[in-house]
Amino acid sequence: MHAEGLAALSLRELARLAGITTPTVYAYFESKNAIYDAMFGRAAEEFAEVMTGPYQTDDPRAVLACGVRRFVEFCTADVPRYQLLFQRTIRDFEPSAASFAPAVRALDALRGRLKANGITDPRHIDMWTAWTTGLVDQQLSNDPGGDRWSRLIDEFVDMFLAHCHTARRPPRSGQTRRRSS
Amino acid sequence: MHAEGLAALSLRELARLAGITTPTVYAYFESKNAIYDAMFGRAAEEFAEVMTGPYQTDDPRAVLACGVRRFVEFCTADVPRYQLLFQRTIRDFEPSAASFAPAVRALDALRGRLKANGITDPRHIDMWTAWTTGLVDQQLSNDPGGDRWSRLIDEFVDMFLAHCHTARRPPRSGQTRRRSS
DNA sequence: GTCTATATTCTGATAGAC
DNA sequence: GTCTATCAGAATATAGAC
Repeated sequence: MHAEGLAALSLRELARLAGITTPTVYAYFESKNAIYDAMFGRAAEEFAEVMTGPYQTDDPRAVLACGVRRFVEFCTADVPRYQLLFQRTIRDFEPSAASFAPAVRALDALRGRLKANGITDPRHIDMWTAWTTGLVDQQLSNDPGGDRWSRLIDEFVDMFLAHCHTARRPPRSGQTRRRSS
Repeated sequence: MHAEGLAALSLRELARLAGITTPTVYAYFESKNAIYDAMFGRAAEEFAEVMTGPYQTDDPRAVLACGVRRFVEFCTADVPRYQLLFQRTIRDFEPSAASFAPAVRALDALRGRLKANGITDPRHIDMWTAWTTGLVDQQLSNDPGGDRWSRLIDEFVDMFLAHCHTARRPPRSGQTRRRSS
């Protein structure tokens, strides 16, 4: 799959690589999508494990930057895994709730890292995720294997935190600002 | 393709929709990838046309924000077109140089819009494109058809310009003009 | 340009013996 | 669990008549 892409997985080839024959595959999985689901579940576990692991520092800003590094490294380390997990490139495949669960854990952890930096506004969380996913996209399509992204991260984190902190209004009673839930 | 995705295009179905038979398709295109290439070329033309069209204002900042709006609208208006143009989701297909040319025009136009705002640092251009592509990604996967992204654009443009202008070293004569809006 | 007919090769999936 | 054998259908593409 690394060479041919995620959609190039055929049961024949999978069986050949496993040293078995095609029908034997059906002794382990009931359909091709069941295989994708198992792969999705494993990838989601790996993702949650990477993103929620200990961060070696107490500085919230450094944790945030480290999280981006882990995210980009995780995605670029295994492109088919990234496509399966985030790009939904397989037709007629939807991950089961069980396989999807770890991804929710990882998202909660992200919200925690942002909250530790005083960021709870959904708009700001949207801006954050838009940038980090775009960073991966750009990295994969423009410079696979390179590390140009690494130097952008600290600069973006600084810019982002400075913006959020200056935009944050001093707490007042009777806040009339409209918010999007 | 809107219903089934870009990769679901089969020559049988295409011929059926065109009211002809499969071999007749080969009177017009020499292979399936030639069809993709023609689609890519047309999509790239549309893209360049949208992005380089007149902007109704002279304010560089407003032009920049308008460019993002056009980009997101263009991508979300036709998802298969977006996949073909930017996601490279078709195996064994590479656009020809001729089909790709208009996309280069559009990228040059982006660089012009950024330059009008004093932004020429490649790092900052990378940060910009990472965010805009991430915005589209997020929009398509989380909230297709919605307009949540629209409210993020002005905030991001403000944040981005403020950052780039403060990070910029004063050019030779100490002219450190800062815009406020 | 358009057709009928077909070649070739792939796909996911199953029947049934052992 | 594993196999041989096979199904039913999809895919892109071509031959050759008109």
